[in-house]
Amino acid sequence: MRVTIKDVAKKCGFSITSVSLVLNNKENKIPESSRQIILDTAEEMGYRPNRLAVGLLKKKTKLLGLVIPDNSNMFFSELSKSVEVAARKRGYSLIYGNTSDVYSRDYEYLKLFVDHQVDGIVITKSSHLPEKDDIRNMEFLEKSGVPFVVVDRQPKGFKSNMVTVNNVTGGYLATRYLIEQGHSRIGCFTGPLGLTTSQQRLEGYKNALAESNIDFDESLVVEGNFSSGFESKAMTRFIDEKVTAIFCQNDIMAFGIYREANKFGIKIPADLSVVGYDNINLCDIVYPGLTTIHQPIDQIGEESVRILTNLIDTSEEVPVEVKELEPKLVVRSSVLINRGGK
Amino acid sequence: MRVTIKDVAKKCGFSITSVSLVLNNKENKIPESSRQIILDTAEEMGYRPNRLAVGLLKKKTKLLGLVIPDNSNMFFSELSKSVEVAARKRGYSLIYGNTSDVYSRDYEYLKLFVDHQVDGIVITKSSHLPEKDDIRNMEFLEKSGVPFVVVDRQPKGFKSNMVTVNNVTGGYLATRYLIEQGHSRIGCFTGPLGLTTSQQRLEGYKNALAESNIDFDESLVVEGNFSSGFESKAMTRFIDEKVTAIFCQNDIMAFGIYREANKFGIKIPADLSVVGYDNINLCDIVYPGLTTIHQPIDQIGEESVRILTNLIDTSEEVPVEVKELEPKLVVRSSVLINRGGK
DNA sequence: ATTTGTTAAGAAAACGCTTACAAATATCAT
DNA sequence: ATGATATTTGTAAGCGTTTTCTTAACAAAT
Repeated sequence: MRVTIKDVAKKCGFSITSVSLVLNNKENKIPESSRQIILDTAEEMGYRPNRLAVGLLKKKTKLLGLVIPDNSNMFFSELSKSVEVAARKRGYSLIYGNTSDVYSRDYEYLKLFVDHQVDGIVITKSSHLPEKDDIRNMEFLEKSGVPFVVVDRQPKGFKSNMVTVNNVTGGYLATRYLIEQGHSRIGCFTGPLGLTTSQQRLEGYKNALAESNIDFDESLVVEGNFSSGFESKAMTRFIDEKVTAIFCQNDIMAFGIYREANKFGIKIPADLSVVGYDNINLCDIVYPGLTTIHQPIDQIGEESVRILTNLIDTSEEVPVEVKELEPKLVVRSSVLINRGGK
Repeated sequence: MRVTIKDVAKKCGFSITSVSLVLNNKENKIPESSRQIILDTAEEMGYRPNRLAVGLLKKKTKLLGLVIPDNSNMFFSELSKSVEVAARKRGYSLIYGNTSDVYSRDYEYLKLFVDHQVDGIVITKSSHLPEKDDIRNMEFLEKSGVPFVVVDRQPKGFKSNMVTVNNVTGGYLATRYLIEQGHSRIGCFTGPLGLTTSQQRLEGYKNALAESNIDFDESLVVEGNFSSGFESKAMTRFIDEKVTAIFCQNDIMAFGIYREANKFGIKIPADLSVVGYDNINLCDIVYPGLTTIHQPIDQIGEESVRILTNLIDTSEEVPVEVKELEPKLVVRSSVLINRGGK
């Protein structure tokens, strides 16, 4: 049986009240002598407060819930780490739900978190969440009254607190850089086109092309899944289409392209230039270093938690906040510089 | 204000008891007519049970705590995913603490989890946890009475429920394979030597050498950190020592070696053979595919949770269980086959 | 001796829920 | 009608805390 405050009180002969007061450092003039006795017995008995009881009473758990689609995807594992760091800084702990991109679990975790009385929720939805479910989830959260922040992937047709990185800019930056280096036949290896994330990056790609008067060619776009499995198919297409550069919508897919290129004896960057997206740790470790679009992951975590705790701490209505962070290009060695000379 | 069972009861005119009974599907012959009314009002009001209250009363939270050192290390992010999957299968959710390898946080999270009344704890300790703290943590857990399982990294001088993969075997398999392919000057790029994990893999390396009558050479061993940062230093040494193959004690460090090799124009596997450890997803994506030691991550998660839930469910004393899983060699393309001919 | 003030410590309610038990009502045989 | 039994619903205790409100004790002031 776990030792309770009652046990401590009994053992040292003080009342529950006094023990509680002392243990919580309330300035309720318990004389130092009594204080010490209480502190010592609690320590000696290995007393630990029951957070369920406290939470029940105070209606605060200091717990945040995090829903992410796939923790074995480095972008998300780094993201969850950054949320965790930001949360701990403010005295919150994380309950964490990995949906493995099975979208029905988004809802399950949301319910679980609400049931556990978390003080706030950070959610990045699953890749293939149908719009209907997306809205259902958002409405559930709204109705539950638990503050929440949507991260990275925005829900369609629903306005809520949100932290994103400007994906249009990201796609644009990547593509423009390739164009600047002399490329004009540029493949685009996208994420699931059901995600606004992918669509926006594609939009940025188109914008950059348009700006340089390069016609958009549908057949240079290949849809992937933000993971591995489609690189082979993609590479075949890109070879057929004689692209000289590929904009991959995430780093993992870029690494897949690396492998395929190697298989075909295609040299990066000499024969083929590649730009990734995310700037995960591995970009530096791989050879040649992957030029990519950096997402400020730490900032995403920090901002999400900031908005969330702000929501939690202020009783008045807070206006919906949408924080859009800016991506930036990180140049390494996977793009052939100044192709064809200036 | 959140809607409680009381609110539901009031709204539909039944007692709290009846509502509770129906909502929990107890077979307490509430007539179907009443049942439906209750179910409908609860649904309509968006009632969600307060798990704090339930936990307080039942002394079960269906929550498991997980402490891991670094979620941005793929081995651990995959591990945490596997624990999560195994937990969910049995109706448990995960609270999750990432220590970022700051070892004082191991203890903090342990306390937090106990305070939150988790039903069980899975812990992989931080890389540089001093023995003193290690034992303190273990004793704390023991005293708390919360069932726990130690994963992967074993505490020194403490016997507890544990799931590991046989690291000696792993080191042996990697090294023997290199020897079989004709290598005899084999570098060993280790993890932090303060971890038994690293020491055991090194031991396996030595065993394989001894078996083939190759003298162990201290200068072929370079200590790393299971992450990146030491590859450059390591590579310099390995080149000086004219090794033809390197056994890296994890995959991330192997990728670092890939990069360094490329910098020096050294071809893998033609000029240098590399074996990794962990078999993270990336091994397949990288080129050349990394030959490595597979750790059965899914099994680790499954076994940990199995042992844990077994501990939770059985009231009698359960004998300490140490589950040692077997690693296996996964051959890809980073080792030159049959060097020097047969 | 009574009042007032000060200090120390305890009693009790409440948080939302489950569940053992009690009560009320309906059903039926006598 | 009487009691017995089955069916349905309600009462209340208790889980471990925090916190408001009392009480108790005693010294100082009138």
